[in-house]
Amino acid sequence: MEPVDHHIVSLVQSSDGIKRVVNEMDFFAHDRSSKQHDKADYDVHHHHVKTESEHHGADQDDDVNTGLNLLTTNTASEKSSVAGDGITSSQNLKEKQRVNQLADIRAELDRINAENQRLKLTLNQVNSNYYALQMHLVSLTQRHRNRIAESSEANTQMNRPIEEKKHGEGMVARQFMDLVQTETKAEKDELSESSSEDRCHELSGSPGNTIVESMERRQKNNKSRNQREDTPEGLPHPAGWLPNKGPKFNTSKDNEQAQQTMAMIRKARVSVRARSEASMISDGCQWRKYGQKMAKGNPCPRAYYRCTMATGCPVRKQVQRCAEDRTILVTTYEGNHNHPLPPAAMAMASTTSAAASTLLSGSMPSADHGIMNSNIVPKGMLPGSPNLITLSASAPFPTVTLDLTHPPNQRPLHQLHPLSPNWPHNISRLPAHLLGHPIYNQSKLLGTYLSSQGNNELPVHLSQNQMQGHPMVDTAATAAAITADPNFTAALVAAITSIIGNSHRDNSGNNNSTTSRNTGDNNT
DNA sequence: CGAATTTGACCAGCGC
DNA sequence: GCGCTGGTCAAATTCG
Repeated sequence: MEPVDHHIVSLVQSSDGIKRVVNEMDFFAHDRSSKQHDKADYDVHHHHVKTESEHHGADQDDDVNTGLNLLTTNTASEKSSVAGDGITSSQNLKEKQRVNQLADIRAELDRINAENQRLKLTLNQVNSNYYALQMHLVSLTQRHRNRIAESSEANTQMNRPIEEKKHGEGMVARQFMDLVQTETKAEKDELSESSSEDRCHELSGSPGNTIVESMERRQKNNKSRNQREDTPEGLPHPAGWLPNKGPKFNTSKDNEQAQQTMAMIRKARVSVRARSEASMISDGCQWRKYGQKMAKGNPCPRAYYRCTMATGCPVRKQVQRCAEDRTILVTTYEGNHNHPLPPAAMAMASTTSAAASTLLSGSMPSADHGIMNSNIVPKGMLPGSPNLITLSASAPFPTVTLDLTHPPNQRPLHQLHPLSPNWPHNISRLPAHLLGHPIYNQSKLLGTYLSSQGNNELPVHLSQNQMQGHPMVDTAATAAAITADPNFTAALVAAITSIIGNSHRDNSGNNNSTTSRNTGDNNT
């Protein structure tokens, strides 16, 4: 082997600018000479083998020997002694060998890619299985908790003093929690009685199929911009929800309270804290800046964006750097998209979904408290975890805050988080247009998801032309956090695979096939 | 030249 | 009622 290596190095030295490539080829060729897997690089290895055998005096192939003699002559010592014809044929041979080596490296790359795909598929399947089990466990925990909450809720409702209404923030939070729990429960009840087909139909309908969106549409038709934030008065109940699904809100007073709560929930916000040098974190959506203001208590300006991925999309977000640590970018989302989301946006949306799902898990014993800037994740579930998800009712509307500034390895594995493998598992099963930011949507999809565990996979409605991100923002923070998570790659593969697979299946009219196993055609 | 951004003006809510 | 603040609008400006 030594003469061969030396020959290649000489070839490199006589050919400017390709040193690295040939060295790599030499590496692969060496590796390949022992394996001899691909037919494509047979010629090169054949030459190498012949060279070896020739140096051992075993074989005497004329064609090969001619070339090798020239090459070895060139590389041995006296380049200057070679005649002009010899130089020409030597160059031809070099060219031929270079082509062969290029073919070699291409074949090797193909083989590595194929193997990489196989490994990804395997990992994806393992992840899918693991997180299916994990979510099933969460589901069981959730049901158990709901049963406990139901019994205690009745007593609490009966004994709640009227003056509690004076505690505005506490009431806001309480209403929010009540509605969220009611809705989750109602969804689960309904879904437990409905067929999987109905379930899919309900969840995969037109983008405006949520109650919040319905109310928003009516508000848009009837009210001016300054009345957007008002309580939607006189609105008929969304079909099949308030009057039918639960014991609450069945009186006029309760309806009013429900409507107020709905307006509040519609204004519920999800705030994401992430470290980034860029002016915005990449969330996959397209945003148009429509304003900038200096906010009190923060020297950094607050920028206002609205989603421009669809005309009339009500989603807005505020971006502002943290006053204490300006490397932290705080992005606050409000509203829900009236259009399907691209995968990148789904990742961010699933972030909020995860936060909301935590919020909705029924583990909010202190929901009556005015300000809940403590970790709302049950301590028992997350021993020693940082304050990743917080719920604050100190603002006029409930705000879920996701703190992505902590290193991922400080988070428990099961903590709901976009960078956790939970998120692709979730989004691979949830309709994309439900992955907006409003808490209501998240409550709905969480309840639906939990109810659907073990039964059906929900389709993702994404078309190929919606799979594009946008290059307008830097993804440093997101990428840094993401790449630090060893589970991300497999999770991302699972998510994209599921999305693409469902997109294909949707196009073919099959909406009910599984998603997590569809990993064979991800050629992105 | 159209789209995106900037920026001052305007409006509503809230506290005093 | 007044001032402060947050949020939005829209004309002006910049950018690709």
